[in-house]
Amino acid sequence: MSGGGRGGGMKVLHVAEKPSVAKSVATILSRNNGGLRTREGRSRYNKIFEFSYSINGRPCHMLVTSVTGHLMELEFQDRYRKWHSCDPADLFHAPVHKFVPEDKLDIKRTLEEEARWCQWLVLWLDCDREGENIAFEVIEVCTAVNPHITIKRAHFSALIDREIHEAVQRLVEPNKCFADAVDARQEIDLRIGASFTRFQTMLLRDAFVIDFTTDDRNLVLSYGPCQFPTLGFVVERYWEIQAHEPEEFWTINCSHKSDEGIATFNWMRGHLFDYTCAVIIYEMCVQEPIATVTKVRQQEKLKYPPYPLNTIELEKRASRFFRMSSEHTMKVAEDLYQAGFISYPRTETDSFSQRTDLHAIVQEQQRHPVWGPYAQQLLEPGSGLWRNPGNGGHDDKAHPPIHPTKFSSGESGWSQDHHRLYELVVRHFLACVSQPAVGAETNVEIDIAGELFSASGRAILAKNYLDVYRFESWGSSTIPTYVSGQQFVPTSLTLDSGVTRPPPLLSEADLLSCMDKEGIGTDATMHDHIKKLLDRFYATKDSNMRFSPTNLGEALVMGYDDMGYKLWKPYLRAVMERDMKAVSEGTKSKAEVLTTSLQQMKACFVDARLNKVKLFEAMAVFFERSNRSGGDEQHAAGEVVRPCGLCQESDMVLRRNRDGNFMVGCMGYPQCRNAVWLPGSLSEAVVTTNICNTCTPGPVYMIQFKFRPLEIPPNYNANHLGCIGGCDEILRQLIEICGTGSRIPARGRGSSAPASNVQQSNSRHGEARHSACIHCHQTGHSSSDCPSQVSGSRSARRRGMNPQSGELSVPCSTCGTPCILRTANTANNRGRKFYSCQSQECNFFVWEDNLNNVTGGNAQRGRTSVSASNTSRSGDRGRGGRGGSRAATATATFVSATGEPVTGRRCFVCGDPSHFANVCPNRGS
DNA sequence: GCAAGGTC
Repeated sequence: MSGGGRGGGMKVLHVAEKPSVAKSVATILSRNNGGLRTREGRSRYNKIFEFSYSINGRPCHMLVTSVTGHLMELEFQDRYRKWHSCDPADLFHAPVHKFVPEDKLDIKRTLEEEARWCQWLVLWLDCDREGENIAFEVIEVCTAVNPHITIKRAHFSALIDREIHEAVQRLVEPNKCFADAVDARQEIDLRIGASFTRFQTMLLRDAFVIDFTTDDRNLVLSYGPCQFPTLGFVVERYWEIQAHEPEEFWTINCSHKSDEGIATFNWMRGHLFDYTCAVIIYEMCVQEPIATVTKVRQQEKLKYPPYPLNTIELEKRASRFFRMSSEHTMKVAEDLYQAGFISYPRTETDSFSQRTDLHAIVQEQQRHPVWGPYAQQLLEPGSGLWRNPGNGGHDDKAHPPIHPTKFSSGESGWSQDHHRLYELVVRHFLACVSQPAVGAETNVEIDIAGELFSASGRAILAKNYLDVYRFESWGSSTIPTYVSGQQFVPTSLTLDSGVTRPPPLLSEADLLSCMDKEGIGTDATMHDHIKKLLDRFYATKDSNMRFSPTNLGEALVMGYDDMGYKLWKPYLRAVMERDMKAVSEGTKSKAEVLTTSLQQMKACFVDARLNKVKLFEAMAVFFERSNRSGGDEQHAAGEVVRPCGLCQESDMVLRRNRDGNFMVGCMGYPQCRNAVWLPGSLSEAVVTTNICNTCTPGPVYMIQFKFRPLEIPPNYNANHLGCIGGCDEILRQLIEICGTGSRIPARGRGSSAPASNVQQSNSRHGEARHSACIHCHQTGHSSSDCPSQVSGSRSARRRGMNPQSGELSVPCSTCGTPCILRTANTANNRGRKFYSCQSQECNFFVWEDNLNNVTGGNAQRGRTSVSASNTSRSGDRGRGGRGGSRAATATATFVSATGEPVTGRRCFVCGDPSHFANVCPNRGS
């Protein structure tokens, strides 16, 4: 028995979600009620606190302990645990059960031991759906040993005295609806995750040469309702970049130098894509280059400090300021939290409760050698530096924003990242309670020949919070003084060119924002999903902390996209979230949601499997087929031809492979790889009821073959009743003459055409005969061919980036990598083909029509001036020597109105710094 | 060997 020295009264067992909450609750409740005793439970992390207390006037002996998050896990029954134990589609209805995993058994035993002698069980789990679900796990364990225990739920929104005392006097019933919502979520996640993961892993892993080093582990191509949409964000941005078509634009810049300094005036039209227009306007300005100041405006601008820090912001800022991964940030934050230096790091809350003693937190930091003086200044009423923190609008009702809880000037065991993160938390907190920075901005507008230009300068009047928040800056710049009506001659007036740039790859902070916006994962799990992309070789992170998909990640997304499925989009999760909400509000039952949602997902799964050729094709764009043959095709049932003589366990069936070639393979694949490949010239093959009377083991059913007459020698009959058992000499000869379809030619990325899929479509239609289209519920076609479905993004992506069919390829003149032909989809150039370099590092770009001939073709487009564009980085690798080299319509007048050479800019057509693109001799028209 | 969610 545990305990000892117990006081009298009713015995009440309190269980919190984590040890820290148990400690806080016990400390608060015991404060004025005599001694708080602590003793060990069976788990070393989860202590038991004991003290006396009165609940509604009734004296109680209180025991407060904790779990560590979920106590139980959901798993398939043993019979379904092994990957080859069942068809993955069975996982949508295979029995599942909840159990306490090995590492939680200690906690379970503590609960059992303590619950046995208590009359009440009070649940202090976090007040959210997961917390309610954990509450029911605790109830299950406790009532198993003490069926008569009275169950109560404490509702609290913060770990502060008043809340906790009130909660314990106003106990309520636990909410089964909340718990049910989580049960449904868990079951759906498990079933979808396991089925799709097994399916795509078994289908693709052995079928292609995927050469990622996996330190002895088998490569797993996992699917999950959070990880896949996360991958989707990465791939989508990558495609956006790939499909970006650089467009040349023109802008007029003006500068003015006086005794007081330089002002740079920007054209208020921004930039124009129409070269002719830009030139005309520019000529006007040059001919009458007198600037008149039309407006001088001065105003005060404030730059506000950030909101109080929550988990996502902590991760984003640590990534931006220190290039720390979100996963590492959370690990370091957890260390700091465990050691008591910062508050709980997993919180959505970004506003402080009115009751938080913010001054006390600042006070502690006054001792710090670096930011201590700032903290002191903050507390001086005369400084006027203090400001009550802003409210970010989020509150998880369980935890305050992340803030320092203990002073430290650095501990000996801290790594550099521990120092940095603690400093970030402290400085962020100090910034939150500081006045905004104040700046004086001057805006000057001028008029040159009717065109408006503007320049601005800023002087920082008070840095305020920026003094302590060294991670942010606010630039100041001075410009000469101008007065309205003043006239001057610009020092320079230039017509400059530029090209539109694609958006950058997603940074970790961007990715977190996407996930946050679309509800993918929780603040406590987002970093896990990001890490999973890297662990699964779906994405990589470059030295700038930006994410690109790997070939594997891109192929998987592309495969599902080509099926017309949004499995890689956040919608699925959004639908689930809506269902969960309905369950938690009691408007839908758990069973109802599970039934419909699993039914839909299973239909989707079955359809995806019928369309697996899309996944194969997408993979084939990037990977070579392995000679380990084609994956998980054992589920494509066919007609039985004979018992397998090799494994002597399964039948051999007639099938067509993904390229439409016939083969007879063992049902026991992949354990048994016995196969007979049939001639490539076959157009039809049907198993008959005729049995061969020579071949063994039998029965060996004969096959009615129909060959394509033009593909076999004239002395052979196109129709042939044959046997695959080895007795058929004609079949043997035709196999020798025509070959078989057992090898699919290897394809590098975009180097040759995808195999014709006409025959696969036929076979797919055949399979689809038995299953209704998921979209329109009609038979006769599969969802990917459903006429009711038009996938916008899919077709956009196709227009943008599908590898071409292999007839043309140009080497990149910058880096030599073969360029892929794409089709532009921007307003000015829709349908126009261009080549661009595949390499991320290289920005090579050229229009296809400029490669061959410059004449005509583009006249229908508004913009006719640009032939080959090339970004400034490509330097001298333009299309020199090719094309019309038509003389520019004007000369160097256009470079600078004052005749001054302009440095640091070069022609983006040929890279020559001596002229701009508008006068480039290499430009076409 | 599969998910995502708690938390140590």
